[in-house]
Amino acid sequence: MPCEHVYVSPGASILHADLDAFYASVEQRDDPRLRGRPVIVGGGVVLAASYEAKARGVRSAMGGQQARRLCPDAIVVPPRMSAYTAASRAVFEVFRQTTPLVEGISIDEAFLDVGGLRRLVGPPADVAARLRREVRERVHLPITVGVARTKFLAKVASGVAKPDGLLVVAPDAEVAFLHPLPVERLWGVGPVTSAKLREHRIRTVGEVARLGEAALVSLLGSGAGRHLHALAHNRDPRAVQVGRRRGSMGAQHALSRTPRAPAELDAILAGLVDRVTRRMRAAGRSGRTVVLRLRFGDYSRATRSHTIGKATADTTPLLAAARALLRAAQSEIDSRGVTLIGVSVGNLDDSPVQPELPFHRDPGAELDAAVDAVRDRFGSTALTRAVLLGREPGVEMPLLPD
DNA sequence: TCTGGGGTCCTAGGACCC
DNA sequence: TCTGGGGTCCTAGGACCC
Repeated sequence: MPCEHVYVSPGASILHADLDAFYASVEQRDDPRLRGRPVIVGGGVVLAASYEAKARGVRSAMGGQQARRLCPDAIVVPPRMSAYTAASRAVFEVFRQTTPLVEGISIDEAFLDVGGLRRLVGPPADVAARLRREVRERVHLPITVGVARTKFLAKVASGVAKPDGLLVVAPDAEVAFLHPLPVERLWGVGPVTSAKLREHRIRTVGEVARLGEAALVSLLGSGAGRHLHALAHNRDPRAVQVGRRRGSMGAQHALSRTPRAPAELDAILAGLVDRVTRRMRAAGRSGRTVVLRLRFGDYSRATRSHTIGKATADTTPLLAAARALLRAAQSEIDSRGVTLIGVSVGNLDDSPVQPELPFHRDPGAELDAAVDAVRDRFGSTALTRAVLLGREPGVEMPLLPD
């Protein structure tokens, strides 16, 4: 249901623009037979669901079997990463033609500061309406925009306005808008925090606001408590930040519960480290901290990390560190079983990396690099290994706009 | 419901230094 | 020799987000 609540908004100047059911919308755009039908992108797990599928209870990250049970007539399509990358580029092009102050959050989501456009172009509500129109006309995708004085409130507004909506929260209407909302609408309130608050009969943002900072801190800890208190009182001083870079790069691989020989785990580990270091070299990033991520047979998790003296993107030292961590965890793996191995490299910096030798190049790594280029530009994304496994031959490198 | 892949930020204790 | 404060880095875990 499209909705257009537009209020007069003298002070609100931050836009949160969020494409609706992004992957599924691209599929419906490109194949008319999918329009108006429940569409699920992905196979083993749901990467994206169209609103027709969401109406039946299908959610992203849900197992494929459950999704098919809820919605037997859904059309399941494999992901086409290159199409999503291209669509994202085109949408971000529209964003950057609107204002240079664009902070990408993910492949389908960004903050825009349009406060400076008031005199030249018009008030933020007009800018937002035009942005939605241009995305629709030029990229043929539905997009929801929330407008407010702060990033936090703009994000909440877009969440409320979805799908295909525009919601401007005027400064004098902020508290009236915010306080009746359920706490789960707050960015950073997940299942655990939500359960703690509900235990104390706190259901709305207004009830959080009335609680007082000291009580929130004792309930949630000092960081989360103060953060939530500030948000509930509509305080969010964060500015739109252009050009943020990632602090870590990783890869992981889920396993069935079948016991694995140490040599097999070692081979998986080496493959993961190779993936990550190729991507690091392609992105020109070096790192010092190796994190081994494990999930055991009972699905509990653990991490082990080690920091080496000098940042590098070379496979050899990073693999050696990862192997040492895996060996140290071997007895725990033997007794508990393992269902996931992951490696990530943190403490990333821009120190020079050894260029890739030509015979080391392979198409898969080039696709990884393409995905990374988008991810570096737009921040973390929902791009997944599952997606990468469906590698399409001849996928083009994204031409990243300046 | 037998659960993917890639990230961010925060906390807390210990080591170490001044 | 003992006590104290302040700061940074490393490690491990947890919550959360897309």
